[in-house]
Amino acid sequence: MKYSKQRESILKYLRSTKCHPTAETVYQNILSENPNVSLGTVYRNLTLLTELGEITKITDLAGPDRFDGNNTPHYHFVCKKCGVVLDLEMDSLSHIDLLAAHNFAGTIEGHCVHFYGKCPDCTSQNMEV
Amino acid sequence: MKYSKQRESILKYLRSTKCHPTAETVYQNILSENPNVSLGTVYRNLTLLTELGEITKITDLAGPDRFDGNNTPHYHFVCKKCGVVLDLEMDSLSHIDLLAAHNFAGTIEGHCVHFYGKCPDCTSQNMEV
DNA sequence: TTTGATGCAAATGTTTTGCATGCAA
DNA sequence: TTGCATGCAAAACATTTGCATCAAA
Repeated sequence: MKYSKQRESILKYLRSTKCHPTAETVYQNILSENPNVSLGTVYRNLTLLTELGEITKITDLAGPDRFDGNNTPHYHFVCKKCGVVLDLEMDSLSHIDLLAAHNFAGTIEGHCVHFYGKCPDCTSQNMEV
Repeated sequence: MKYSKQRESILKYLRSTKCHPTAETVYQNILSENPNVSLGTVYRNLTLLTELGEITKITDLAGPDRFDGNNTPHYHFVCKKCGVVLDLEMDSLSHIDLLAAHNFAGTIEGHCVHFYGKCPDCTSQNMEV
């Protein structure tokens, strides 16, 4: 694979943030380092980096896909009030695959899970007087 | 809410099938009863029926949204080989909300889960000689 | 020099929406 | 008759792709 400045900027940005940006947000954030970069190139590199396992594409949330530079396995939380996406610190839920397989004649290979509710900030705001 | 023939056809079709159709598939299937129906009307009524709780919109799978006329809570399985979406017979996974809440300062209200792998048909095909 | 990566713009696929008309109440 | 629902078409939105050019190897 040939080196590209654009791909490096995209990966650097994703490694530097925990905010699970969309392709558009990635584009906006590498624009200062790459004034002529195009959104198509961002999409192409996000797809490529996902295939290489360098990043993760989050496809199961509402709205546009998001990208995660933290490629260690973890689950996500979406705030129903402000929309923020956060990483959850919790063990693997691999046991639920066995529960799914119990009455199922096919083969369960894995699961896709996210949680929703109110994020820490929105939860504490609700408690204010 | 005012009665409409189109909405009745859409609901009748969704109640009659277990195949989790897309809006386009719903449209194709009510076309014989409603020769002049438009795709926009199908979308409007699918959204309305979802808001009323009559049907469920499945938004977390790849590709276009799907609709489920079975509105009792259940989980879904997606075949990675043939793409079929099936209902799973398994108990609620509500305990995983507690696991997620354990190290989280916000409020977990629920989860969104689907499973993937090989469906019964594709699994048995793999075993053939 | 060669070939993969890019910028640009057009195309694609899905869903929503504006508006004039039609039909249920 | 009133106003919600419709059909139609255009718009909106996210993403992919064709193609000429550029730059890494």
